[in-house]
Amino acid sequence: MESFDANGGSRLVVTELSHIKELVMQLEEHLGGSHDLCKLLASQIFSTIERSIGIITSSNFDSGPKRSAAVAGLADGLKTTKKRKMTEKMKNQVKVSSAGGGETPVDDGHSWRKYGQKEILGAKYPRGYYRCTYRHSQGCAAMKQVQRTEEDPTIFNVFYLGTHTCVPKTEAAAGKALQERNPEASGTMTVKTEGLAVAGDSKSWSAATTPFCKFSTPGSVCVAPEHSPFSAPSTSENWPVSPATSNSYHNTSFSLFHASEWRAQSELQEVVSALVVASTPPVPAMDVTDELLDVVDIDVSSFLA
DNA sequence: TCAATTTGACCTCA
DNA sequence: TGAGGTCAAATTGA
Repeated sequence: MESFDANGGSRLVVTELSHIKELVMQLEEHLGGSHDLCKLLASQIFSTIERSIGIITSSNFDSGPKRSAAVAGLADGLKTTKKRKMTEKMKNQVKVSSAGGGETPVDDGHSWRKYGQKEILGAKYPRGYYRCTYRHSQGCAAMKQVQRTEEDPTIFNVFYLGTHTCVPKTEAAAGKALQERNPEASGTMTVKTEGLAVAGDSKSWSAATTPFCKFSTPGSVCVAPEHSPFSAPSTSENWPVSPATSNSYHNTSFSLFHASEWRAQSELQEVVSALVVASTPPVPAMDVTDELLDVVDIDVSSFLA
């Protein structure tokens, strides 16, 4: 992993996030157009996010408490077994509404296989344990834990662990086909940083500390960062969807756009929100939003308008 | 028939 | 020692 000083890392992160903004803007333009192109753009967004996370984790952002050996062990591909892999604060949490009000959270674009369920002391609902379906075939170490919230059983707390190193076959094929048809789609984007509005507009983006759910349609995704990710493994391991390496951008796609445009928008919210989580410095929660937005200026409001 | 889910037992950590 | 996490056999469904 490369090494960066904090300032250099911050600049790079800003550059990468600006890249994401460009991608999102392009995506917005194509939402009514090519479905494949939208998917490719989404894939690029994820790749950029991956790089950003890498920058963050290799910089002084990560100078806080180090990952526990347990978490590191998990992230390193489940080298150890039957060990307590994490504590609550070590997990990257999002809140997800149920798919159509059903028993499971809305699809996050990856294929999961349930391997266990446990009653949790003091919790009304059991916790489900999931691994990537491709764990064995591709050695994908991604895992997640899903638990209903007591306040609203239609909302799930989802804890993501590990990195998706898998490449779902159908999506890899689609990405490749698109790449052949539309090689420019993966070209370098011009980074434009001026005129970025702080996402303080409550109608467009909630703060990193504020849960949001813009779309109330069944199956919509709500995201609520609950822990500072820098007390957690602040790496791509936190990401629900992503390749493990950021080099194979075009073969690692994410099925953001399988449903409809509103779904794509809501999932993009999730993407960027998760990024905000991953970029949050280890400061008291009440300061997170302003400080973060001073550095990470994501204008998604235009995209969501 | 195969893959996914369920569930009780086992293991590890705090 | 109990709670949480994982395993793996049994069960279920496509």
